[in-house]
Amino acid sequence: MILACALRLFATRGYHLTKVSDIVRESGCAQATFYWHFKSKLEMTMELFDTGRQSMLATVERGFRQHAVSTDDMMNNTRGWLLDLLSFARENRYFFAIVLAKGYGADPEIDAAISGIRTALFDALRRNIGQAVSLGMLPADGDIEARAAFVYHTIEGTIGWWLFGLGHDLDHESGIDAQTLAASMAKYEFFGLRG
Amino acid sequence: MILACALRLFATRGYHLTKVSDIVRESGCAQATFYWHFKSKLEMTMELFDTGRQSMLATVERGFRQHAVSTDDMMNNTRGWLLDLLSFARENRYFFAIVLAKGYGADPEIDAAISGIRTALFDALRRNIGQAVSLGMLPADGDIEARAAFVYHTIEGTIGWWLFGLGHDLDHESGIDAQTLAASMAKYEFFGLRG
Amino acid sequence: MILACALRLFATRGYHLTKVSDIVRESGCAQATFYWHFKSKLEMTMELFDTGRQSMLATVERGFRQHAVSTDDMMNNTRGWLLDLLSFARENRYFFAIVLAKGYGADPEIDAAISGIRTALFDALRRNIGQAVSLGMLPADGDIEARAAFVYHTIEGTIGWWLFGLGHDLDHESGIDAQTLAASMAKYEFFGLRG
Amino acid sequence: MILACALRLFATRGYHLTKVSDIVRESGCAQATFYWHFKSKLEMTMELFDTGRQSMLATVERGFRQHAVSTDDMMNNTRGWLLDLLSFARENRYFFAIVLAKGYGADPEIDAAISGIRTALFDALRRNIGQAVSLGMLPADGDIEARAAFVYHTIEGTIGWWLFGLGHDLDHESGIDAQTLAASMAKYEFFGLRG
DNA sequence: GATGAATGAGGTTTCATTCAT
DNA sequence: TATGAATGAAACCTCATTCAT
Repeated sequence: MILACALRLFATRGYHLTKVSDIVRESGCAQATFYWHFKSKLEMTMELFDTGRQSMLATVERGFRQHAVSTDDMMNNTRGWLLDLLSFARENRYFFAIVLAKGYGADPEIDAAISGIRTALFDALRRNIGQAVSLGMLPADGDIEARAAFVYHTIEGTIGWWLFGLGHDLDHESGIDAQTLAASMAKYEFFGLRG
Repeated sequence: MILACALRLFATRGYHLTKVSDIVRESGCAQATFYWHFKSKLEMTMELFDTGRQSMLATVERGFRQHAVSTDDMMNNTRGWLLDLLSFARENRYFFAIVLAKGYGADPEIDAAISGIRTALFDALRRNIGQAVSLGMLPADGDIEARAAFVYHTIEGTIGWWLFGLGHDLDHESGIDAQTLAASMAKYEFFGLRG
Repeated sequence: MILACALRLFATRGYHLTKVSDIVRESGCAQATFYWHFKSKLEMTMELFDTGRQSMLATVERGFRQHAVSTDDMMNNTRGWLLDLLSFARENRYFFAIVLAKGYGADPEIDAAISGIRTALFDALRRNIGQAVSLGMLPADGDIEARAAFVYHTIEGTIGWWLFGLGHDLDHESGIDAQTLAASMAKYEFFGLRG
Repeated sequence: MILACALRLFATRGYHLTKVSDIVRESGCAQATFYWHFKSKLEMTMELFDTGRQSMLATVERGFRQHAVSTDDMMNNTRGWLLDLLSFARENRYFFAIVLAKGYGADPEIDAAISGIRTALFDALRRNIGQAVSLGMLPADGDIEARAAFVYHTIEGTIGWWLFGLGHDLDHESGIDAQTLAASMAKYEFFGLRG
């Protein structure tokens, strides 16, 4: 309950502009109750991120189980994976609003936690691309790292854009449905990588 | 002088963790002097962003002057434009560290200013893509808006990754030189868009 | 159990730095249990002091029963009395650590309780000296009150010094045994008073 | 100004019961002003103690300059020295109220500072006694350390008693004048030590 | 232009105590 | 008896901002 309120407020106003007093006012409990449940504002935030991180990674890992043997297979897999991610993102707007903002301005420990989440996502992706390369479906030339970065940021940025628009607006509503976007993105990446 | 210190500190610690007292301590002037020069912390920040925004847009506009008549022309143009942007970014690390973080956690007015900067960049890009489409060099099918978003976020995210790595680390040093990255990115985008 | 933990913690850290939560953590019971046993932190403390006071006074009174008819008798009596007190003090380190600190910084009621304990000790002493004076063993000239104070503070301070050293250190270990100290102190006082 | 108020309040209520808000209310300044002058409540307290310690030690050292060649010389010297100390104590009631309470219940750093002050006084005394012993005016038998402790605590305790009575009452007024008390105390100690 | 000193408003956290079970 | 959970009041401290010079 407290965690849910905090997540929403963090997403809406940011970490520093969300006071503990705001969180408890919304939660309907006393300020001391907050400190009975959590050691500090920081620790509560870490707990929040841990939960989000775990459920996000569970989703991402689930999406990687398929094997691809043809170009179509591969694009389908990617599309499915992206769709899962988009769906998860849509159901966890607030969490993504925070993660995608890269944590600018919060405490070092919080920034580190956010970086950790993004890095975990990046690693999953890189594994996926590496697999495709080793299957001979993508050319091995060029800087693998850089191309993984292209793909990763396309995805990350596009999810943020889909959810919040360019202005990082929590109430933004996108005109594109998840399926279309996933397919389009999969295609963009695939051809972008293949050259 | 004050502005330069502020920019560096904002980039390093974020807006809220940079106190006016920190800024003046680094600048070597008294706190009251700060308030003689600027009406408030917020106004100073806005001034900072205005300056950065203008010089960034100047760079971006300069890069768009060429006309393209062939695929190679187009990729060359894009590559040149990206190279200009990468160079500018490298020389304005601090400014980019702030803008790319999307302003999460600062005051609404600051977030809005950052959004404005990013939107201006996005618009320039969209004009560029539209031009290519109308020249028949890119297919007109699919959601133009979404594909502009793909490209934009590839660029934005990759610049951030190039400058600061995934962890948004101010001291990060990339292993890739600007030229290679620009060429690689241009190719990725072109083929990604063309399908 | 709770009382024993509290006594130790009070002696170690002082009243204000010993939180109820500390006491119950050491006691192994819940905080609400504390408040089932005692009405408040203050009342528990008073109970603690009452117990200590009573057993200390019992010891002191016991030591005064003898009659003295010669100088040697008197010094022997005093020595025996001091030895009892030193032994009691050694077995009640924590209690003495609190009482000898004079309660600086605790609540008024606590300070008053501590003063009461010290005053009781002082009164016992003054009676003793008065008896010696009326037996003609000590000169009656000079300020009786002041000389009782000399003796009292010699004893009180020396016990504290013996138990805790100058630095009021709970873990201090003295190099002098109780017997030697009692004899030495008795002599010092007797000759000091006799002039 | 702030320091003077703090000293008085510390002496009256103790460290923990003296809130920063109390200090500034009495000083007539804002709470933030307090924190402009001092880094924290603790640091302010340390500054307070440092000042007091220095001026006390100056007084004590000044009193030790004389040489003694006879019993009367010695007692006169001691009397003079004690008179200086008593006068200083009377003019620094609040400081002594704190030091003599031995700091029970304040923070470890504060307790340490208080111990340091008392130790400095003790050392001065021990030097004095050592001098008398080496001049043959006092017997060398017995535990020098213990006898220094007797003397020290007679003095310390008696000063406290003179200033505040047994109950450590700030408003206590003694019936004895400093001269009489110094003479009496000097005699008590001298004969006590000589045996 | 510049500054040492001051401040109001408000932040996070603590703690003795109580409530419901 | 005992306790997990809750809380009001208040503590220390911070910080953007202003004032007087």
